Amino acid sequence: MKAILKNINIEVNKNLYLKDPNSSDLGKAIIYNSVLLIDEMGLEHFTFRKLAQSIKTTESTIYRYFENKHKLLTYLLSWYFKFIEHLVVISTSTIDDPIEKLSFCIKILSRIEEDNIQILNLELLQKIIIVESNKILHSKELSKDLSLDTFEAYNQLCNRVSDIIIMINKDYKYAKSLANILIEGIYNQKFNCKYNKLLADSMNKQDIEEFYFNLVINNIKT
Amino acid sequence: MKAILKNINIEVNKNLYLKDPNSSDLGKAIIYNSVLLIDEMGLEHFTFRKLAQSIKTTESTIYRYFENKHKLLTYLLSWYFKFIEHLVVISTSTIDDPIEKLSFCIKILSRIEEDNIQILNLELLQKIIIVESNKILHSKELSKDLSLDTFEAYNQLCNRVSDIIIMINKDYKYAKSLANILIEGIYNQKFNCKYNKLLADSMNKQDIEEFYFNLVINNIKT
Amino acid sequence: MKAILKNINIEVNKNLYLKDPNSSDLGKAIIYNSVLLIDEMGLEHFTFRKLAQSIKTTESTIYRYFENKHKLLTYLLSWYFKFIEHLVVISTSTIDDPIEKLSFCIKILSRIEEDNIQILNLELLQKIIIVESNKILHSKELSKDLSLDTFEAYNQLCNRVSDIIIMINKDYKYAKSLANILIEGIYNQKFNCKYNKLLADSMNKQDIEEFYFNLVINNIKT
Amino acid sequence: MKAILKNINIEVNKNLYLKDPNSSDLGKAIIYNSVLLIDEMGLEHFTFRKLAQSIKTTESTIYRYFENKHKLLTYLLSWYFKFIEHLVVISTSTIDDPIEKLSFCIKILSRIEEDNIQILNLELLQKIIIVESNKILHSKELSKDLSLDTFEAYNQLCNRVSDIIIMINKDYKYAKSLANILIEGIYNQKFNCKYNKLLADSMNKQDIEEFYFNLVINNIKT
DNA sequence: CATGAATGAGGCTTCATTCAT
DNA sequence: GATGAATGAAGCCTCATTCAT
Repeated sequence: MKAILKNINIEVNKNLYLKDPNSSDLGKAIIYNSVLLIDEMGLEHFTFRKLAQSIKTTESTIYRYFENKHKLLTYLLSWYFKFIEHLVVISTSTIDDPIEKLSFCIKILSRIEEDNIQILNLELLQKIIIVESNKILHSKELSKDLSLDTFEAYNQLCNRVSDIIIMINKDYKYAKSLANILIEGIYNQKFNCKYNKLLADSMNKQDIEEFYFNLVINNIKT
Repeated sequence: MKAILKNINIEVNKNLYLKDPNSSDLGKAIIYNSVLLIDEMGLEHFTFRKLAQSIKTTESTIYRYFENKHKLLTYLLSWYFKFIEHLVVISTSTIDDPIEKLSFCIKILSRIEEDNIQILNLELLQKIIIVESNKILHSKELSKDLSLDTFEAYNQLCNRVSDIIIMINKDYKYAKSLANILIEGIYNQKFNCKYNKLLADSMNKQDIEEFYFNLVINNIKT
Repeated sequence: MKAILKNINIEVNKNLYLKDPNSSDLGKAIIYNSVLLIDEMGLEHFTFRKLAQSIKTTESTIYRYFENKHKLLTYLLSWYFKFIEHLVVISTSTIDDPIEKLSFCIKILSRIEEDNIQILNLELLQKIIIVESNKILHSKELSKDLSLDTFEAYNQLCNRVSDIIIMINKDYKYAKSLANILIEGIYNQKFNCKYNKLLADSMNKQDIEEFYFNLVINNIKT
Repeated sequence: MKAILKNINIEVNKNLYLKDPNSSDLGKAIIYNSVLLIDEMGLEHFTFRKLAQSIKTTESTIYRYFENKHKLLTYLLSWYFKFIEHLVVISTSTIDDPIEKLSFCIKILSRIEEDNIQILNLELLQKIIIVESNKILHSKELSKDLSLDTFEAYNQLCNRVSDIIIMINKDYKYAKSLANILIEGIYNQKFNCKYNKLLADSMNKQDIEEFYFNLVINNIKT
């Protein structure tokens, strides 16, 4: 998988940044450290000032890259969903059997954070997304355009999964909803297994994958 | 159902408030309007100042009821989850068949917001919970005790549903996780059907209830 | 000494209180606890609200005794200086030899806090006075009248000591200043020995008494 | 003496400020005006808001220089004690006779406020210190580190004076305490002569200097 | 182009006091 | 006479952003 990751270059909507954070070390530091800080203190308490201090630069410098913290956040989320969608597409494109496709897709969703790519800490970003995603997808903060941008990335991901479901059973009516449940469910499950043990039955990665695989299969086979 | 609601009196942890908001009209206005405002502007932008303005009182007056906005929020969430749990318990207690219990329970979860009780707008509160719940359950703001309080209320609700699942199939291993998926799923689904139509297949209330009923049954019957 | 204390009844300027704190248990609790709280948190952070909480009453109740915190404070200080002056007068009135008078007077100043009388904790009150007295004696907070009241009490105490000095050497020109140095010095010394060990040479009570006795004698004998 | 002052550059602990107030006109105005305001209204009523108004800037600007009013205050005090210590050291370093050293040192302590250096009003700062020093040295507001910083500056000053006393009589046991009395005494005396005439015998500067010189000499000669 | 300084608005919270019962 | 509720002002501090160099 790592080999794949090396070659991926995610294109995020250019309206989200003023200067491409990938174009400089400082930009990369902004991305990397915002993930750390948002995880650490929550979105509400994350500010450009604190980010600036943590990477030993000034607020104004960060403003050269992102207009405000919500655009930065939208950038992160867009990037994340596009990244996973890309991964799902690439990884399953060579598989013919739709059931195997599904199985592999679930594996990716469930194990994605194990890969650490340089630009940011995937595991923390995923944690942020779990905690903040609903908020962001339905946010009143973002201009419709931007919020749509993140939404679109997430929606695309759902579509990919939904497509696989339909390949298995082309008559299934609720593929999109099921895809949505699957994605949110896996994330929540992983999160709960780690941070809210009481809320989840004890499962390891493989159990989770089987559980969700069965959840889908049992429903669409009917 | 309304008859039942009239008789319910939810007890929330007394550490969450300084003065019981139910003990005065002002207190009730605080509760009622915070739900409106949080929905309107999001938790992050909700402040006691704005709340005070909207009910034509002063910040300090609100501080006589709640120590800070996070305690107010925790109050709302605790109240909500306790309220639903209560409803689930009462409504299903007279049903013997576990499958019918499940079916009725799903109905409650899916239709609860239709009842409007005086003190607050259930539908909006539910919307807030969908959007902000992850954020709140894992908040860094709250002392562990308080966050546990909300968590406990939610956990109890999951336990009730999980108990019903186990009544249907006492060997099923992942009842708690499934309960969790069911609750979160129903909420999300309703939300998406209303606000994010793209993310969900078109379903009406009854479709949702059937869908989730099948989701559970198909899995635990195996 | 305790026998003496029992019979002392200090009269404080009646303008300082609205209702005599000695006239009720609540009043006594106000006095007793304000000393504890001011010591604990400093005058600046001491408020009627906190005092009310600590004695489980309400702010308005305290307002029935004292118009504001500065009058309460002035009450405490006035009381304290009058109390010591009284003690000095009574204790030395039966001594004829002025040098012995001085010696005994120093002993009182240096050991006064050892006696605990019911109404308040003398040791803590003294600590407060050391930390806050300059501030209060020269305060811009108090109406001139009230500040004068405390000042007058302190001044009277200085006069008593100064009188003794003059008895020893009636030609000594700076008796008042020396009395002032003596009183402030003893207090500071005790305080430093306890809380700022670096600032003072290690001395026990007896050393301090001897030191100050010599300080006075060596100067006025010249 | 003025010639000396011009060349003195006092180094204050860098943790006390965020931005060196000496590095800008605004910074200097902050220092200068805080002294005026604290004197005018007392430390308790001195706020950054009022300071900002008096120098026609905003609170946030002041926060760029000092984290809070207590750090600003600590800065002033540290600066002051370091300044005087410096002065004592420099001025007495060329004198060989310890008695003359003492005499000169007392002169400095008693006349220091006559010099007005640009950055602040020494006389007022000294007044503040007299009124607020005990309060500050034993403040509960400051972290131990910072309060130690001021304390250390004062302690160093005492050490310098104490050293001179020991030069005069190397067997004298209470040099530190005597130094402490001397410094506090001179300050108090000056203050009383000016603002509390009743508390002090009428003395001019020269009288004060003689009085304290004798106070020391008479005690240590024994 | 990059950076440090500045700033107005607003966040959260407590204060001191008054009012009504 | 005692108490609980209410409130406007202010305290302390941070935010998001703009300006000037």
